[in-house]
Amino acid sequence: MKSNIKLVIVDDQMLVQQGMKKLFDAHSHIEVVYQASNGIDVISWFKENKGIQVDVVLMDIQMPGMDGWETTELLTRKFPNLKIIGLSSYDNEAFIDRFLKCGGRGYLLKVQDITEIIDAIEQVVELGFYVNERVPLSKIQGFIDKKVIQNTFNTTDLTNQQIKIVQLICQEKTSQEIADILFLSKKTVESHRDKILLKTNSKNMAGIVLYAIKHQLISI
Amino acid sequence: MKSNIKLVIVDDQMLVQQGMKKLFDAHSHIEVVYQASNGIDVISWFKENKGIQVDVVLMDIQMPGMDGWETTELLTRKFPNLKIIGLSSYDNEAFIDRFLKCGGRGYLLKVQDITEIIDAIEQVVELGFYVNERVPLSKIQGFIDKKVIQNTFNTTDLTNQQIKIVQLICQEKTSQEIADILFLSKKTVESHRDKILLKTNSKNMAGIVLYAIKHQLISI
DNA sequence: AAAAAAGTAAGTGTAAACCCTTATATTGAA
DNA sequence: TTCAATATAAGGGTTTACACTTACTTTTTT
Repeated sequence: MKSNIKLVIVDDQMLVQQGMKKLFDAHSHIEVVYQASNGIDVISWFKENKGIQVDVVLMDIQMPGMDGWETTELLTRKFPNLKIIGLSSYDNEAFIDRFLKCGGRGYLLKVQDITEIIDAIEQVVELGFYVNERVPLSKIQGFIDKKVIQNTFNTTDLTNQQIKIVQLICQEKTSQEIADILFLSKKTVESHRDKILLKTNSKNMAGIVLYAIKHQLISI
Repeated sequence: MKSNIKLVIVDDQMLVQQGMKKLFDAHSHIEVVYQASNGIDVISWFKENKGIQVDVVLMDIQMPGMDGWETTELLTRKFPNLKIIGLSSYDNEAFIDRFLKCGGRGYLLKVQDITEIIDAIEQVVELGFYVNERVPLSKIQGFIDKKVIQNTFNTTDLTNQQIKIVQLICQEKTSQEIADILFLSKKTVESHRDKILLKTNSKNMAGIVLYAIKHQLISI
């Protein structure tokens, strides 16, 4: 087992960020070399500290501004060997898949014990990824094989136009209003709605709104 | 300032719970006497340890099972002098009001720095409540004056019937389907929908779904 | 105890949402 | 580069949702 693991922590919640730092202080083989509250700060830190060795990044996923997905995608593009573990409150398959697509090597929940997090860090250093019930080996392997990192911003199977329409539906706009905003005919908006219902497996706009929240097309 | 503050921590996210414990270890005037992951455990701990002095409880609000609101309501009923501070990721006025209604003495966000949390704990011990931008003195005073704790489960201004209908709308049920489920006429369900739209300030069911999420009438 | 307010129930009418089909443009894969 | 798949665009027809109104009942306030 690697004796001195260099770790970077990213979490917008200071409580979590500072608490984690303290927790790792009790584990001498893991050294927190940097901690940040947002994606922008980590990206610039990595730019300014290219020489510094970093083994693992613990990346919060839900953050305002540049979120954990986007940050992970940018970082893995620049540093393909960087092992980034996602940290989230949500046990949501769409979130996990999206994170792995962005180049993540594992996914942890905040409900999990610190010992599991330590395990994940050690495993990701040794094997390159962290496998558990939520993230089976097959899934990781699938993403590694495909050499993904492409189209990651398209978090859903919806087109950009459809995503815009979903967001406007969530703002309680009618098809006519959406048509006026996007310079389309009301009928075109309605045919997009049809496709959206089909793709999101919804029966009506209630389902669309819930889908938008689960896939973070809107924030609450 | 009180020299030795006895603190209880409640948070389902082990990372936060254990991290906070470590953070408080560095502040000798605050002693963590108990920590729990859920409402049930705290309630039983208080029952079994009636003699033990507890000054402040830091209570996570979003927890599975018995949440922070319910737990706070039950605890303040049994121990009216207990100072419970709410801890949440969400800066949501409906959440704050509901928490104060349940007997909470302050509301903190997880993004806030540990120093602010320490301040809150000290202030709540000295003054009995914690005031900040989100929770102005007037609001706290309002709840203290009214000697609230009543009807707290009615988190919104919706009636039970209307809440049921909202939940069914979120399950993509039509008015006819809701009528069949609740043994009402379709027309009655529709008149409830009207009232719901009015009360929730919504234009259509998209607004109702978002309201339901923000007021935790459904979980995502 | 009376008055006011709000819940429950239900009707009519209109507008919007949803369902299905067709046509063209664009993109992606063989 | 041609074929296939999908996005975009838009139509008709049906169902559902929403707006407004009335009536009776229950709850709350004075």
